Amino acid sequence: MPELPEVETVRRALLPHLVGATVTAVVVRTERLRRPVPCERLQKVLPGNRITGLERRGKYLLAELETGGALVLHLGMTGTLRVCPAPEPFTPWDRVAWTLTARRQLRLQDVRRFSIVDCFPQPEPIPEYLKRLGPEPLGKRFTADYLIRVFQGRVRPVKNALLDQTIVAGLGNIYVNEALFAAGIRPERPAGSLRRGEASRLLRAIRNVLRAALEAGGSTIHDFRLPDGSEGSFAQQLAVYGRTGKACPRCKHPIRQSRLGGRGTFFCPNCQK
DNA sequence: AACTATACCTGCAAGC
DNA sequence: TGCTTGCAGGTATAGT
Repeated sequence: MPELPEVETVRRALLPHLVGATVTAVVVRTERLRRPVPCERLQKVLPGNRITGLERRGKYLLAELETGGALVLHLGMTGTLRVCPAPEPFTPWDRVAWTLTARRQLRLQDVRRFSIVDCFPQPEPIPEYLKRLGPEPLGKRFTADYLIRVFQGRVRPVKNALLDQTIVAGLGNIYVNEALFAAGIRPERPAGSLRRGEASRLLRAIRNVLRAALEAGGSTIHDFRLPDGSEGSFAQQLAVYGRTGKACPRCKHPIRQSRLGGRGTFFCPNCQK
């Protein structure tokens, strides 16, 4: 579900609830998530620990701890986070809960169980899966030069390359489709075939799409919810994603759908070369 | 080494 | 109406 704009929206919404709060208890209701929840470590590290910051890296949220480590959360496809009164009854999809001071509880709800909950006690070492993430698409390390360099000699479709979190961290299927449309590039183009002008158009397109989505609070297609239960409104601005057969907003050609990297791929056959 | 397909899990919509 | 099928924003992995 949540790509960078959704995760960042969640981060901003949770910030005032989490930062400064102390975790008093951890309730693991489902151990089997995307990876097994490290219950022992959570119980050892979290109770009594104060949350000093809430950061995002790619699609991961990091609740930084007073002791130097962090609680790591990833929402998978259908995960949502919210803060509620601690005594509120659980639903069957509430997987993990963190009781906080002031009788509040942070809850991870996830129908499909693709979420990740992890925690590390010290600033070092940073877990391998975080270390290998590529640059932030809105950060200054993400440049046209960088794109050209990592695409160099690559034959795989540019769409697949952009979904690869070690190349750039935070893009998912929605925003990759949208960015390629905005840049006028066909998703199946070999990554290495992009010329310099195309790479810098792509770079700008990625940034613009992400910024617009952030402004709208992300896209709610099926499940995504902000921590207060509300929806992101960027779905209304989608040009190609999920719009098979509908008119391209730029040229009115019908949007076409294909499959790339096992995922639905949407493009305008006229605007994207 | 680079890359793709598959598996993981559940709910829902579309098609019959 | 009810059943079956395919698809869904995620990534790790097994396999080519």
